[in-house]
Amino acid sequence: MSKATAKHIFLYGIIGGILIAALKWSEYRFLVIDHSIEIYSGLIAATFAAVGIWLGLKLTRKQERIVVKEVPVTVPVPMAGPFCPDEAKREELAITPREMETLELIAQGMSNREIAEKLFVSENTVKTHSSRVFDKLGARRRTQAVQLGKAFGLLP
Amino acid sequence: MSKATAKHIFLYGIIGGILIAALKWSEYRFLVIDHSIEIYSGLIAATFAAVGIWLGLKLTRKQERIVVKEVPVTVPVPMAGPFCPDEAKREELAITPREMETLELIAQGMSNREIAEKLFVSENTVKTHSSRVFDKLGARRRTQAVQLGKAFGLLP
DNA sequence: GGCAAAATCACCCAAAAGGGTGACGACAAG
DNA sequence: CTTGTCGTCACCCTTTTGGGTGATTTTGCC
Repeated sequence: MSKATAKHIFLYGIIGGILIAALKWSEYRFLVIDHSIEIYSGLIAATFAAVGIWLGLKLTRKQERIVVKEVPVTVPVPMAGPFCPDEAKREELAITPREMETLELIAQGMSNREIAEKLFVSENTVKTHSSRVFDKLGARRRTQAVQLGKAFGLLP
Repeated sequence: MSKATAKHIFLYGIIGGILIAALKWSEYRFLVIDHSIEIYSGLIAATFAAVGIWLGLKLTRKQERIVVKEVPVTVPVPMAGPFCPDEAKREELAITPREMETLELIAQGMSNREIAEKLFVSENTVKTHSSRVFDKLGARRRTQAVQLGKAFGLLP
């Protein structure tokens, strides 16, 4: 699409020209049938709207081809410590240690069954813990819980 | 344009509304001015072409115009970058841009439905993308995909 | 002009996850 | 002793997710 942009614009111009020519030609016919101006206008409008939308989509769709990024050795990461188990935030959200444990395992991509095996409890218990921690975090999905956990500083 | 998806219905609705409004307006104007029909046609054509292009831009504004950004920050702690240093690992894993986009939204805790609305595609498409990216990452769950994505340096 | 990759969408089915309710025992604090 | 919290577990139900298959259209490339 990158190199075809000019071609498409050219094509667009050609089509426009042809349409204009066709309009001039059909003008004579419509001068006789004078009450068809609405249909006429509608045709033009519809055609050009369609073409315009198509062109707009084409022009803006694939703009992610040239992704030449040059990232030097930068990035001020305020990550001082190795990890940050924010105990303050945890208690502020009234998240119990067991729920926190569950959340961490969720963040590691484990299923409820795997977490249950690892914590040596039943799957229903894991579901209870996760439900509670979702409620306290305001999350509706486990991926969202992980995202919010990181945002709250509960997860590394 | 054969399938009647939400996108097409929406597009047709917008086009139809604008078309009818413009027709009413321009018809009135045409009766007053009584100029040549070419100007009239050209106006409509240009207007609708512009509207179409604007619509296309609005609907698919995902311009990833990443220019060479030189950030001479001299900060210690040469940890990872602020964003995702993809491209290298992404192509190595054969993850397409669209799949990458889906993965990022998954990492933000969105459901398939929300992702579908945000990317303006159907939910089935999102499921296809996510399935493919899970397969390429070796993940079986979305939380695991997020974790692996971070481990591979695809996600911040 | 044809090919391959990418993107899109549909349908089905099974598994996982999520929401709600209720319950029981342990344990610490009042 | 009562109360509250925590951890544990079960059941039911709905929604979400994952897996598989097939199809079409768009796009980039040769």
